[in-house]
Amino acid sequence: MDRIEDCISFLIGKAAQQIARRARDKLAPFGVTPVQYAVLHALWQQDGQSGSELGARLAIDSATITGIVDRLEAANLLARRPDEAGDRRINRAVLTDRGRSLQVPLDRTMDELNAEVAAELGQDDARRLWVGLHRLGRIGS
Amino acid sequence: MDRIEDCISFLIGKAAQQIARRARDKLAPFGVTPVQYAVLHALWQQDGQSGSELGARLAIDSATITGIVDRLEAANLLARRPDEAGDRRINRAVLTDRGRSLQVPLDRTMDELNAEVAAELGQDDARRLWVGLHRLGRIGS
DNA sequence: AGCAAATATTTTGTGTGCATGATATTTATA
DNA sequence: TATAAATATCATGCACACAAAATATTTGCT
Repeated sequence: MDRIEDCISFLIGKAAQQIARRARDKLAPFGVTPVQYAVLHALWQQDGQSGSELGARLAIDSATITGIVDRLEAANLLARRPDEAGDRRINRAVLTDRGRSLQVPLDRTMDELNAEVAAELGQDDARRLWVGLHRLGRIGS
Repeated sequence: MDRIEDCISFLIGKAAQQIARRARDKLAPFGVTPVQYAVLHALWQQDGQSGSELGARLAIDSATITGIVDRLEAANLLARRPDEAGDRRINRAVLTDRGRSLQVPLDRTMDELNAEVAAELGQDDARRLWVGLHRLGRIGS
């Protein structure tokens, strides 16, 4: 390993940091972080998911989900509700009106980021990068 | 944004997590994390760098460098030394024998990871991905 | 029914990234 | 020379990620 920039771990980590920073900046006016957006997105598709369902869908550790849902609940974007089928191990995350109302503006914001990055890379290179990242993300799962 | 997996922020974040996990597992027997490896790598190239030099070279925040150097010092891989030119604001990170001795095995370990990932993607796709990630990493810097 | 195994959530501790700000020191300027 | 601006490091606090463990609950098996 001559140059640290050619180490895949360092390389992809720094690229992800750059993207994360841009996502954070774009989402900051809404008081939401990138990971919180992902959880909201999952709930927009199917409201009332349990912590473990969210974790499985988004590949987020259960211990991490606890904190993210804590903060979304504190921000009044969702509420924890008991499972209606009566499984008392489960907390179901249910969107508030405020949480639902963010769907259109937040999705639009993140679509913008995607479009900006794709434009900067060029559509062909962007498509190839998307495919490569999908393959990397699946490896080992 | 239909599928969260197509959101660049989520996509590259998860891909980076997968790679980071593999790097952590490979480095764990040496008691070193991926970012700690990056700092050691910078010191193998030029020993005695200050915190701000390391931060600038590796794009790591100065507040973050403090903690990383703390832990490398606690692990006896480097020591903080005063600047010989007499600038008392500066701590210089100087490798210990143990820190120097890890260069060959750690570099080999991370070369292995690079080779594994490149083999999984195929050499052509891997090269394109490297280029794309370099471009993403530079945007905004 | 009764007990072991599986499941869901939370807690705790460590490592990292980043914003903000405190402190000490050096450099540049009036 | 006195003072402001820049620089280097560190402290603090928040947000994750993840390992390990604790707790509560449910399910499966005998």
